[in-house]
Amino acid sequence: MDYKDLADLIFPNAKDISYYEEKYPERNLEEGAVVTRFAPSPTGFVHVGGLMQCVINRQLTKQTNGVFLLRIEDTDQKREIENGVSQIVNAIKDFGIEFDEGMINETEEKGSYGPYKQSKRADIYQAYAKYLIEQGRAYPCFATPEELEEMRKKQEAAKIRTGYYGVWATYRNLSVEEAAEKIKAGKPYIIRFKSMGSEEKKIRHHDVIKGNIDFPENDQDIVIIKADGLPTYHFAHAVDDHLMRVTHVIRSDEWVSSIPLHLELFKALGFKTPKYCHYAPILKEEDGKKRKISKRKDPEAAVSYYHEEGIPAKSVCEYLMNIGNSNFEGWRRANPDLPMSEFKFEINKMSVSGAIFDIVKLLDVSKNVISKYTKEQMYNEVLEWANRYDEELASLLSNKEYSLKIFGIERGNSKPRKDIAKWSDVKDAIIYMYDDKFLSQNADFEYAKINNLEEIKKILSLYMEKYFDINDDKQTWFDKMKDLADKLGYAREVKEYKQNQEAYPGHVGDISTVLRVSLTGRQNTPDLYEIMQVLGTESIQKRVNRILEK
RNA sequence: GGCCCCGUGGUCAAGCGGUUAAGACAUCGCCCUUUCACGGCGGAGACAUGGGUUCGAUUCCCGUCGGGGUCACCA
Repeated sequence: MDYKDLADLIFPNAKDISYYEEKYPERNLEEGAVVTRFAPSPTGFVHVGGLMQCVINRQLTKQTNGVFLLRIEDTDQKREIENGVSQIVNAIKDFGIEFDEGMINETEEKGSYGPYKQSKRADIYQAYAKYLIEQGRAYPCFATPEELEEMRKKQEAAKIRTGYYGVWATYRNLSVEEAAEKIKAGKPYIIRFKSMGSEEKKIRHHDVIKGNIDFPENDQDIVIIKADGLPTYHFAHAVDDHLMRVTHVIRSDEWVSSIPLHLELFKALGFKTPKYCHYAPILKEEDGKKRKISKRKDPEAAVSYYHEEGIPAKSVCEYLMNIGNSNFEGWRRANPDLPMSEFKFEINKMSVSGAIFDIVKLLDVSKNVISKYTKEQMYNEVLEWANRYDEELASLLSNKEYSLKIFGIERGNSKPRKDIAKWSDVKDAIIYMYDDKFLSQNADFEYAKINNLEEIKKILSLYMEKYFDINDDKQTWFDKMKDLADKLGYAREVKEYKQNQEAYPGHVGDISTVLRVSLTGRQNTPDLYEIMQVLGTESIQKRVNRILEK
């Protein structure tokens, strides 16, 4: 009896690996094309780090005419939730990212390198496991969890490395006959890789992002096929990324310590190793310490958070691109109007140390992104968001024509406003422009310097009587404000007032503040002339009359 | 604890043997024909630390300290 017989005994129905090698041939892509993948568990949850990976992968594969695929790693049933795949696909789609290949929902997929769900690939893994057994590079292990636990305790007591390796790998030296006998007797087992590495020997690996890294060779006989017949991550990674002809494995750096193992697996399987790109995860600062941004503790870890807050997808993508490649920011300043897809992403420029997630910076990026929107884009996106998350805002926006006028205030010029960072800011920023909201609330406004009601009334009534005309152009309107100030004994210029404060009770700015507060209820607003143009005569009169009638 | 990685202002970061050590966000001040926002100008603020190597180290080497990752039939 030899390895071949043992392999046949364990996997009698597995196909020869040449079948799969032919079924999934090298891709016919142009030189330099990157094939990469996003490979989440079907938990339905997408982490910002995962989104960043998608943003980067999408950019990279687009600019090299490569392939970006979605593979679902569902070899651990505990991680699975209902509709998990669809939720992931949709969450990523919310950010404008779609996959070239892979799962599109729980059951359907596209592309010819599938199945793209690992639980549907059991036969493939078994074929390769069988191959390894035939080669004498894998073997059945009959160790019970109790035996393993006992082994670990001994190792800890002896203060030596834990794990299944060397002399501790009791079942690796079982003869083929002994192993066959146990199998026939029905003893439960799993399949382990037989490592030929040595802890004494060093290997050097070149990571695209991290550069050269030295480690000891792998010598662990890790499990490759679990009791449920499904592969472990390590084995699935090797088989899938090879068969899907992935060129770049871009993943979080929590995997770097597995590199020696993966390298040995690829070698034993006769696979060409992909380029490894290990990026640092997004961090969070807490009590002066850094830690990975956490699904449990940090709401901003979930991609859905940004969607709910109404931070535009484009803003989030630009921010993540910025974390991914710090030279993106410089490029963006130099090319403010180019689409992000024009930016040449370079993997090797990714940071080796983790960045603390900076929501303030993200919001700043977002303000810039939003400031470039046209009023129509603005309206459409805000409405879409409001329909989902803010009923009151949605009802305000039902008057499209009027809403567009509001969104047009100080927009589209060379110095657009940058006061909106997210859609959840919008309602507060525009609500006073709607008469039914504004007039139904009390008018106990907080005025500034001029806060005497009689004086306020005097200013307003004179203004409405002698100066107000909705058809005035901005300069005329402005001059009239000065005339009004003059007439009431205030300085027509601020400078004039500052030079001679005793001579005046205030200046034109104080007068216009009275009008501003009366019309909007606020001391700080966008350009008052534009606001009045949008409001129109009737609304202005109503608003002023409320104050005059007090 | 073993192994691996990282350590430039509050944050993100250029620089990689000789620089007045960029830039962005945040912060502070001034200016910007009336607020706010924008914009402009300016300020404060950093090479973790100790040894080497070198004519010269933020840049190279070693130690220390600090931070992170990983050591599952989870991914």
